[in-house]
Amino acid sequence: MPAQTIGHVAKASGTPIETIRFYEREGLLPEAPRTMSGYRLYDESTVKRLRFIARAKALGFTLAEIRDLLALQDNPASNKTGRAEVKAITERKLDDIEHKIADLQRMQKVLSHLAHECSGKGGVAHCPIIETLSGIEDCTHPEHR
Amino acid sequence: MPAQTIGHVAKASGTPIETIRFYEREGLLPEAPRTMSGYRLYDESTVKRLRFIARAKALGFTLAEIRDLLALQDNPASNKTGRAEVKAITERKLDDIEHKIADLQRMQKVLSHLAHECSGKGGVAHCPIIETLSGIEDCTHPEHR
DNA sequence: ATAAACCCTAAAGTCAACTACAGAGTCAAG
DNA sequence: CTTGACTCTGTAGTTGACTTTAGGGTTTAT
Ligand SMILES: [Zn+2]
Ligand SMILES: [Zn+2]
Ligand SMILES: [Zn+2]
Ligand SMILES: [Zn+2]
Repeated sequence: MPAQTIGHVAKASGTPIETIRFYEREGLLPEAPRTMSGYRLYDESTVKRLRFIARAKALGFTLAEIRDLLALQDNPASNKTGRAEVKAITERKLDDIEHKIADLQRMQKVLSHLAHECSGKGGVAHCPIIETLSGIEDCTHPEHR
Repeated sequence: MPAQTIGHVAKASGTPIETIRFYEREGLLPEAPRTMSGYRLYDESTVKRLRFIARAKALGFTLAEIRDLLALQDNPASNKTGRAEVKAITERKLDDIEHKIADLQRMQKVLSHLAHECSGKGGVAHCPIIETLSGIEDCTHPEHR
Protein backbone atom coordinates (compact mmCIF):
# COMPACT_ATOMS: atom_id res chain seq x y z
CA MET A 1 0.00 0.00 0.00
CA PRO A 2 2.04 2.88 -1.31
CA ALA A 3 1.67 6.08 0.68
CA GLN A 4 1.07 9.33 -1.14
CA THR A 5 1.31 12.93 -0.03
CA ILE A 6 -1.66 15.24 -0.18
CA GLY A 7 -0.52 16.73 -3.46
CA HIS A 8 -0.62 13.37 -5.23
CA VAL A 9 -4.07 12.64 -3.88
CA ALA A 10 -5.19 16.08 -4.98
CA LYS A 11 -4.03 15.41 -8.51
CA ALA A 12 -5.36 11.88 -8.62
CA SER A 13 -8.79 12.92 -7.39
CA GLY A 14 -9.12 16.36 -8.88
CA THR A 15 -9.76 17.82 -5.45
CA PRO A 16 -7.70 20.84 -4.40
CA ILE A 17 -5.32 20.32 -1.51
CA GLU A 18 -7.07 22.88 0.64
CA THR A 19 -10.36 21.18 0.04
CA ILE A 20 -8.96 17.85 1.15
CA ARG A 21 -7.80 19.38 4.42
CA PHE A 22 -11.16 21.06 4.73
CA TYR A 23 -12.96 17.74 4.29
CA GLU A 24 -10.80 16.25 7.00
CA ARG A 25 -11.72 19.06 9.37
CA GLU A 26 -15.38 18.55 8.49
CA GLY A 27 -15.24 14.85 9.18
CA LEU A 28 -15.68 13.59 5.63
CA LEU A 29 -12.20 12.15 5.63
CA PRO A 30 -10.61 10.40 8.61
CA GLU A 31 -7.55 12.03 10.10
CA ALA A 32 -4.65 10.94 7.99
CA PRO A 33 -1.56 9.30 9.47
CA ARG A 34 1.51 11.50 9.34
CA THR A 35 5.20 11.23 8.56
CA MET A 36 7.60 12.13 11.36
CA SER A 37 7.68 15.64 9.99
CA GLY A 38 3.91 15.98 10.03
CA TYR A 39 3.04 15.41 6.38
CA ARG A 40 -0.24 13.61 5.81
CA LEU A 41 -0.03 10.22 4.13
CA TYR A 42 -2.78 8.68 2.05
CA ASP A 43 -3.45 5.53 0.10
CA GLU A 44 -5.75 4.74 -2.81
CA SER A 45 -8.80 4.48 -0.59
CA THR A 46 -8.70 8.21 -0.02
CA VAL A 47 -8.80 8.87 -3.74
CA LYS A 48 -11.87 6.63 -3.96
CA ARG A 49 -13.45 8.45 -1.07
CA LEU A 50 -12.88 11.79 -2.74
CA ARG A 51 -14.44 10.49 -5.92
CA PHE A 52 -17.41 9.30 -3.90
CA ILE A 53 -17.76 12.80 -2.51
CA ALA A 54 -17.52 14.34 -5.95
CA ARG A 55 -20.21 12.05 -7.36
CA ALA A 56 -22.50 12.70 -4.44
CA LYS A 57 -22.01 16.44 -4.80
CA ALA A 58 -22.86 16.20 -8.47
CA LEU A 59 -26.16 14.62 -7.43
CA GLY A 60 -26.92 17.53 -5.17
CA PHE A 61 -26.07 16.08 -1.79
CA THR A 62 -24.75 18.51 0.79
CA LEU A 63 -21.55 17.81 2.67
CA ALA A 64 -23.59 16.97 5.75
CA GLU A 65 -25.55 14.37 3.80
CA ILE A 66 -22.40 13.01 2.25
CA ARG A 67 -20.85 12.71 5.68
CA ASP A 68 -23.86 10.66 6.72
CA LEU A 69 -23.65 8.45 3.65
CA LEU A 70 -19.96 7.88 4.25
CA ALA A 71 -20.57 7.10 7.88
CA LEU A 72 -23.11 4.48 6.87
CA GLN A 73 -20.67 3.04 4.39
CA ASP A 74 -17.94 2.94 7.03
CA ASN A 75 -19.96 1.62 9.90
CA PRO A 76 -20.14 -2.18 10.06
CA ALA A 77 -23.04 -1.80 12.49
CA SER A 78 -25.04 -0.35 9.62
CA ASN A 79 -25.77 -3.78 8.37
CA LYS A 80 -29.33 -4.69 9.03
CA THR A 81 -30.55 -1.06 8.91
CA GLY A 82 -28.11 0.71 6.65
CA ARG A 83 -29.95 0.60 3.39
CA ALA A 84 -33.10 2.07 4.80
CA GLU A 85 -31.15 5.13 5.87
CA VAL A 86 -29.37 5.44 2.58
CA LYS A 87 -32.59 5.17 0.68
CA ALA A 88 -34.30 7.69 2.93
CA ILE A 89 -31.53 10.23 2.37
CA THR A 90 -31.79 9.64 -1.37
CA GLU A 91 -35.54 10.03 -1.44
CA ARG A 92 -35.39 13.21 0.59
CA LYS A 93 -32.90 14.62 -1.88
CA LEU A 94 -35.09 13.59 -4.75
CA ASP A 95 -38.02 15.43 -3.22
CA ASP A 96 -35.83 18.43 -2.71
CA ILE A 97 -34.76 18.46 -6.28
CA GLU A 98 -38.22 17.95 -7.66
CA HIS A 99 -39.39 20.85 -5.58
CA LYS A 100 -36.61 23.02 -6.94
CA ILE A 101 -37.43 21.99 -10.48
CA ALA A 102 -41.06 22.94 -10.00
CA ASP A 103 -40.09 26.35 -8.63
CA LEU A 104 -37.72 26.98 -11.49
CA GLN A 105 -40.27 25.90 -14.06
CA ARG A 106 -42.73 28.40 -12.68
CA MET A 107 -40.10 31.11 -13.07
CA GLN A 108 -39.21 29.88 -16.52
CA LYS A 109 -42.79 30.08 -17.67
CA VAL A 110 -43.17 33.67 -16.57
CA LEU A 111 -39.78 34.75 -17.85
CA SER A 112 -40.20 33.20 -21.26
CA HIS A 113 -43.55 34.86 -21.55
CA LEU A 114 -42.04 38.21 -20.61
CA ALA A 115 -39.12 37.85 -22.98
CA HIS A 116 -41.60 37.04 -25.70
CA GLU A 117 -43.83 40.00 -24.93
CA CYS A 118 -41.08 42.57 -24.90
CA SER A 119 -39.95 43.90 -28.23
CA GLY A 120 -36.62 45.01 -26.85
CA LYS A 121 -36.99 48.24 -28.75
CA GLY A 122 -37.56 51.69 -27.44
CA GLY A 123 -37.67 53.20 -24.00
CA VAL A 124 -38.56 51.62 -20.74
CA ALA A 125 -41.78 53.60 -20.57
CA HIS A 126 -44.36 50.92 -21.33
CA CYS A 127 -42.05 47.93 -21.29
CA PRO A 128 -44.18 44.89 -20.49
CA ILE A 129 -41.43 43.39 -18.34
CA ILE A 130 -41.17 46.44 -16.14
CA GLU A 131 -44.93 46.73 -16.05
CA THR A 132 -45.36 43.17 -14.92
CA LEU A 133 -42.78 43.60 -12.20
CA SER A 134 -44.60 46.74 -11.18
CA GLY A 135 -47.79 44.69 -10.92
CA ILE A 136 -49.59 46.77 -13.48
CA GLU A 137 -50.90 44.24 -15.88
CA ASP A 138 -51.99 40.65 -16.09
CA CYS A 139 -51.35 38.21 -18.86
CA THR A 140 -54.03 37.79 -21.49
CA HIS A 141 -52.62 34.69 -23.18
CA PRO A 142 -54.79 31.67 -22.54
CA GLU A 143 -51.75 29.38 -22.53
CA HIS A 144 -50.24 31.36 -19.69
CA ARG A 145 -52.90 30.67 -17.12
CA MET B 1 -48.80 62.48 0.00
CA PRO B 2 -49.04 61.06 3.48
CA ALA B 3 -45.67 60.16 5.00
CA GLN B 4 -45.23 56.84 6.72
CA THR B 5 -42.56 55.54 9.06
CA ILE B 6 -40.51 52.49 8.20
CA GLY B 7 -42.72 50.26 10.32
CA HIS B 8 -45.82 51.09 8.31
CA VAL B 9 -44.03 50.49 5.04
CA ALA B 10 -42.76 47.20 6.39
CA LYS B 11 -46.27 46.08 7.19
CA ALA B 12 -47.76 47.39 3.96
CA SER B 13 -45.15 45.66 1.84
CA GLY B 14 -44.44 42.55 3.86
CA THR B 15 -40.75 43.42 3.95
CA PRO B 16 -39.04 43.38 7.35
CA ILE B 17 -37.77 46.71 8.63
CA GLU B 18 -34.17 45.52 8.70
CA THR B 19 -34.46 44.42 5.10
CA ILE B 20 -35.76 47.82 4.04
CA ARG B 21 -32.77 49.49 5.61
CA PHE B 22 -30.56 46.86 4.01
CA TYR B 23 -32.03 47.61 0.58
CA GLU B 24 -31.35 51.28 1.11
CA ARG B 25 -27.72 50.53 1.96
CA GLU B 26 -27.50 48.35 -1.15
CA GLY B 27 -28.89 51.04 -3.40
CA LEU B 28 -32.22 49.41 -4.21
CA LEU B 29 -34.10 52.13 -2.42
CA PRO B 30 -33.14 55.80 -2.53
CA GLU B 31 -32.11 57.40 0.73
CA ALA B 32 -35.29 58.33 2.47
CA PRO B 33 -35.99 61.87 3.68
CA ARG B 34 -35.97 62.17 7.45
CA THR B 35 -37.91 63.86 10.20
CA MET B 36 -36.02 66.36 12.34
CA SER B 37 -35.27 63.55 14.73
CA GLY B 38 -33.87 61.28 12.04
CA TYR B 39 -36.78 58.93 11.36
CA ARG B 40 -37.08 57.83 7.75
CA LEU B 41 -40.24 58.93 5.95
CA TYR B 42 -41.80 57.09 3.03
CA ASP B 43 -44.73 57.39 0.71
CA GLU B 44 -46.69 54.86 -1.31
CA SER B 45 -44.07 54.71 -4.05
CA THR B 46 -41.74 52.92 -1.68
CA VAL B 47 -44.31 50.24 -1.02
CA LYS B 48 -44.65 49.77 -4.77
CA ARG B 49 -40.91 49.59 -5.12
CA LEU B 50 -40.69 46.93 -2.45
CA ARG B 51 -43.38 44.92 -4.20
CA PHE B 52 -41.41 45.24 -7.43
CA ILE B 53 -38.39 43.85 -5.63
CA ALA B 54 -40.40 40.99 -4.19
CA ARG B 55 -41.82 40.03 -7.59
CA ALA B 56 -38.43 40.19 -9.22
CA LYS B 57 -36.94 38.03 -6.47
CA ALA B 58 -39.70 35.50 -6.99
CA LEU B 59 -38.61 35.29 -10.63
CA GLY B 60 -35.07 34.51 -9.59
CA PHE B 61 -33.42 37.88 -10.10
CA THR B 62 -30.57 38.72 -7.79
CA LEU B 63 -30.49 41.98 -5.90
CA ALA B 64 -27.79 43.23 -8.26
CA GLU B 65 -30.02 42.54 -11.24
CA ILE B 66 -32.98 44.10 -9.52
CA ARG B 67 -30.92 47.17 -8.79
CA ASP B 68 -30.18 47.41 -12.50
CA LEU B 69 -33.82 46.97 -13.44
CA LEU B 70 -34.86 49.64 -10.98
CA ALA B 71 -32.17 51.98 -12.25
CA LEU B 72 -33.50 51.56 -15.77
CA GLN B 73 -37.01 52.20 -14.56
CA ASP B 74 -35.86 55.32 -12.73
CA ASN B 75 -33.61 56.75 -15.36
CA PRO B 76 -35.38 59.00 -17.86
CA ALA B 77 -32.34 58.67 -20.12
CA SER B 78 -33.21 55.02 -20.53
CA ASN B 79 -35.69 55.90 -23.14
CA LYS B 80 -34.46 54.90 -26.54
CA THR B 81 -32.32 52.03 -25.18
CA GLY B 82 -34.02 50.94 -21.99
CA ARG B 83 -36.06 48.05 -23.22
CA ALA B 84 -33.14 46.35 -24.88
CA GLU B 85 -31.35 46.24 -21.54
CA VAL B 86 -34.38 45.02 -19.68
CA LYS B 87 -34.97 42.31 -22.20
CA ALA B 88 -31.32 41.27 -22.15
CA ILE B 89 -31.38 40.93 -18.37
CA THR B 90 -34.55 38.88 -18.62
CA GLU B 91 -33.16 36.59 -21.29
CA ARG B 92 -29.97 36.03 -19.38
CA LYS B 93 -32.01 35.06 -16.36
CA LEU B 94 -34.12 32.74 -18.46
CA ASP B 95 -30.98 31.01 -19.73
CA ASP B 96 -29.72 30.76 -16.22
CA ILE B 97 -32.86 29.12 -15.05
CA GLU B 98 -33.11 26.75 -17.96
CA HIS B 99 -29.57 25.70 -17.27
CA LYS B 100 -30.40 25.07 -13.65
CA ILE B 101 -33.47 23.08 -14.62
CA ALA B 102 -31.41 20.91 -16.93
CA ASP B 103 -28.85 20.26 -14.20
CA LEU B 104 -31.53 19.37 -11.71
CA GLN B 105 -33.28 17.10 -14.17
CA ARG B 106 -30.08 15.17 -14.68
CA MET B 107 -29.79 14.74 -10.93
CA GLN B 108 -33.44 13.79 -10.69
CA LYS B 109 -33.05 11.10 -13.29
CA VAL B 110 -30.15 9.47 -11.50
CA LEU B 111 -31.68 9.82 -8.06
CA SER B 112 -35.02 8.39 -9.05
CA HIS B 113 -33.27 5.49 -10.66
CA LEU B 114 -31.24 4.90 -7.51
CA ALA B 115 -34.23 5.16 -5.24
CA HIS B 116 -35.98 2.67 -7.46
CA GLU B 117 -33.08 0.26 -7.50
CA CYS B 118 -32.54 0.19 -3.77
CA SER B 119 -34.81 -2.08 -1.77
CA GLY B 120 -34.21 -0.15 1.42
CA LYS B 121 -33.85 -3.44 3.23
CA GLY B 122 -30.79 -4.94 4.76
CA GLY B 123 -27.26 -3.76 5.30
CA VAL B 124 -25.29 -1.26 3.36
CA ALA B 125 -23.03 -3.98 1.99
CA HIS B 126 -24.23 -4.21 -1.61
CA CYS B 127 -26.55 -1.24 -1.59
CA PRO B 128 -26.87 -0.05 -5.20
CA ILE B 129 -26.89 3.58 -4.11
CA ILE B 130 -23.63 3.29 -2.26
CA GLU B 131 -22.18 1.22 -5.05
CA THR B 132 -23.07 3.81 -7.64
CA LEU B 133 -21.56 6.58 -5.56
CA SER B 134 -18.48 4.41 -5.19
CA GLY B 135 -18.34 4.12 -8.96
CA ILE B 136 -18.64 0.37 -8.93
CA GLU B 137 -21.44 -0.30 -11.30
CA ASP B 138 -23.18 1.15 -14.30
CA CYS B 139 -26.83 1.20 -15.02
CA THR B 140 -28.22 -1.57 -17.19
CA HIS B 141 -31.63 -0.03 -17.84
CA PRO B 142 -31.99 1.03 -21.45
CA GLU B 143 -34.14 3.99 -20.45
CA HIS B 144 -31.35 5.30 -18.26
CA ARG B 145 -28.75 5.83 -20.95
C1' DA C 1 24.18 24.51 -0.47
C1' DT C 2 20.59 26.74 -2.07
C1' DA C 3 16.46 27.39 -4.50
C1' DA C 4 12.16 25.48 -6.13
C1' DA C 5 8.48 22.97 -4.94
C1' DC C 6 5.98 21.04 -1.37
C1' DC C 7 3.86 20.68 3.19
C1' DC C 8 2.04 22.50 7.85
C1' DT C 9 -1.38 25.41 11.04
C1' DA C 10 -4.61 28.83 12.44
C1' DA C 11 -7.34 32.27 11.18
C1' DA C 12 -9.63 35.19 8.17
C1' DG C 13 -12.03 36.16 3.85
C1' DT C 14 -15.61 35.16 0.13
C1' DC C 15 -20.51 35.23 -1.77
C1' DA C 16 -25.72 36.40 -1.14
C1' DA C 17 -29.17 38.12 1.18
C1' DC C 18 -30.27 38.88 4.96
C1' DT C 19 -30.75 38.84 10.39
C1' DA C 20 -29.45 40.03 14.95
C1' DC C 21 -27.51 42.60 18.35
C1' DA C 22 -26.07 46.67 21.48
C1' DG C 23 -26.80 50.93 23.02
C1' DA C 24 -29.28 55.04 22.62
C1' DG C 25 -32.78 58.46 21.21
C1' DT C 26 -38.07 59.45 20.27
C1' DC C 27 -43.00 59.40 20.47
C1' DA C 28 -47.97 58.22 22.04
C1' DA C 29 -50.81 56.83 25.80
C1' DG C 30 -52.37 56.78 30.46
C1' DC D 1 -44.05 61.59 33.75
C1' DT D 2 -43.19 57.29 32.89
C1' DT D 3 -43.81 53.09 30.54
C1' DG D 4 -43.74 50.71 26.18
C1' DA D 5 -43.52 50.72 21.35
C1' DC D 6 -40.93 52.54 17.84
C1' DT D 7 -36.69 54.17 15.53
C1' DC D 8 -31.72 55.13 14.90
C1' DT D 9 -26.54 53.69 13.90
C1' DG D 10 -22.93 50.62 13.46
C1' DT D 11 -21.22 46.29 13.71
C1' DA D 12 -21.29 41.43 13.75
C1' DG D 13 -23.31 36.89 12.86
C1' DT D 14 -25.63 33.36 9.69
C1' DT D 15 -25.27 29.44 6.00
C1' DG D 16 -22.44 26.36 2.84
C1' DA D 17 -18.55 25.16 0.76
C1' DC D 18 -14.84 26.47 0.20
C1' DT D 19 -10.44 29.85 -0.69
C1' DT D 20 -6.86 32.74 0.83
C1' DT D 21 -3.31 34.50 3.62
C1' DA D 22 0.48 34.75 6.75
C1' DG D 23 4.22 32.70 8.46
C1' DG D 24 7.07 28.98 8.78
C1' DG D 25 9.08 24.05 8.28
C1' DT D 26 10.64 20.03 4.67
C1' DT D 27 12.17 17.61 0.56
C1' DT D 28 14.18 17.33 -3.83
C1' DA D 29 17.03 18.68 -7.47
C1' DT D 30 20.88 20.99 -9.20
ZN1 LIG E 1 -39.41 45.22 -22.16
ZN1 LIG F 1 -48.94 35.18 -21.29
ZN1 LIG G 1 -29.56 1.23 -1.04
ZN1 LIG H 1 -31.02 2.79 -14.74
